[in-house]
Amino acid sequence: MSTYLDTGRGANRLVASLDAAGHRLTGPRLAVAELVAAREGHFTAAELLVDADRAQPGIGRATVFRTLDLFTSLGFVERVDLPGGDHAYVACDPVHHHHAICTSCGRSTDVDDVGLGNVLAAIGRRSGFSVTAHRLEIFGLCSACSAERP
Amino acid sequence: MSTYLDTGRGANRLVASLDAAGHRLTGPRLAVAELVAAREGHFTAAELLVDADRAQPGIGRATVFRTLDLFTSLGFVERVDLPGGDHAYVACDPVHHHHAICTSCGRSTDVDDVGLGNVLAAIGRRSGFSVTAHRLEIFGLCSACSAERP
DNA sequence: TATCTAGGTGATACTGTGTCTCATATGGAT
DNA sequence: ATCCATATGAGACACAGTATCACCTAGATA
Repeated sequence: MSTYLDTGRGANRLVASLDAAGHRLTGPRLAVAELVAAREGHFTAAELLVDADRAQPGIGRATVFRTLDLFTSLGFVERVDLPGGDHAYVACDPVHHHHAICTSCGRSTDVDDVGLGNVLAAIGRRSGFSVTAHRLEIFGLCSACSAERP
Repeated sequence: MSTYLDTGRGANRLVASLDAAGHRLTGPRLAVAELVAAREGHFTAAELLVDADRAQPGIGRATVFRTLDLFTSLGFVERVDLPGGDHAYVACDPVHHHHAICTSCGRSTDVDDVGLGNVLAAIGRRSGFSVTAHRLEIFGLCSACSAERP
C-alpha cells in the first residue's frame, strides 16, 4: 500500500511532482489525491466518482478522469485489469513494480522484480523478441486473508 | 501464432471443443472462427465487427461478442490489454502461456512460463501472499521487426 | 426423413466508461 | 494587482459490451 498520496507528509511528494512536471496544484487535484489515498486497495472509476461527488459536490466527472490520468502518468496511480476484465486503479509508488491483488479484500501489495528480469531476458533469448515493456499482475490471497480462511 | 482456429485441419479442434462443452457448431461461429484465424496478431472488437459485417452481412453485433466470449472461455482466444489501456483479443493455444506482443506489427507470440513459476513462488514467500492467478503481458519488437529497424 | 426443442441468433435498446468541446474560472508568475 | 496559460465543470458524445425477446436452427430422437 502506498503512502505517496497521503495528505500531510506524503502530499509534499505529490506537490513536488506536479510542480516538476509543470502542473498546477489545484483544489480538485488535492481532493482526488485524498480520496485515492483514503481507499484501501483498488477502486474503480465509478467508485471514485461517487466518493468525489460526496466529498466535494460539484466536482466534474471529466476532472476526476483527467486527474486520474495525470496521476497515472506521474506514477502515483496505476491502472490494473482485474481477472474478470474490469478496469481498476490502485495508488502506488512511482517506481517500477508490480501489484499483488488480494481477490478477497481487494487490497494490493506492491512487489518488486524478484527475478522477473531474468525471465524476460530468457524469453527474449529464446524467441528473438526484444522486450521493451511488460505488465505482471498477480492475484491471490494476502497474508491476512489466507490466515482467516485456511 | 496459433493454428487452432485455422480452417481445415485446425477447425477439427474447434469443433471437438465446442462439442465437448455441449455447444453447437453454427454458421456464425465458424465465420467468426475464420475471421479470428485470418487476423495476424491482436485485433479489437471493432475490427472484428467490421470484418464480420463484410464477410457475412447480417451477422449480429451481439453474436460476435457472444462468440468471442465463448472462444475466450474455451481458451482459443484471449483478451489482452495493450500498453495504452485498450482492450484487444488474440487467437491462441488453449494452454497456459503468455503473450509477447510486437508493438510494431501487432503480432503476438505465445511464450511459456520459463521460470515465472519460481518468481511467483519467491513473491509468495516474501510477502505471505498466496498466489492463485497471474497475468503477464510482454511488449516489444518481434525478431522480424527488430531486424528491420535496428 | 419428419419432428421436436434447447440452444443460438439478430435487432434493438440500454448501460457504463471514458473523451471532447467550450465557455468560465483560477493558480501562480510578474 | 494584473494577466494568461492551464485547469475546470457541464454536458454532449463515442464506443464497448450487455440485456431482452421473438424467431430460427442444429442435431438428437423416433
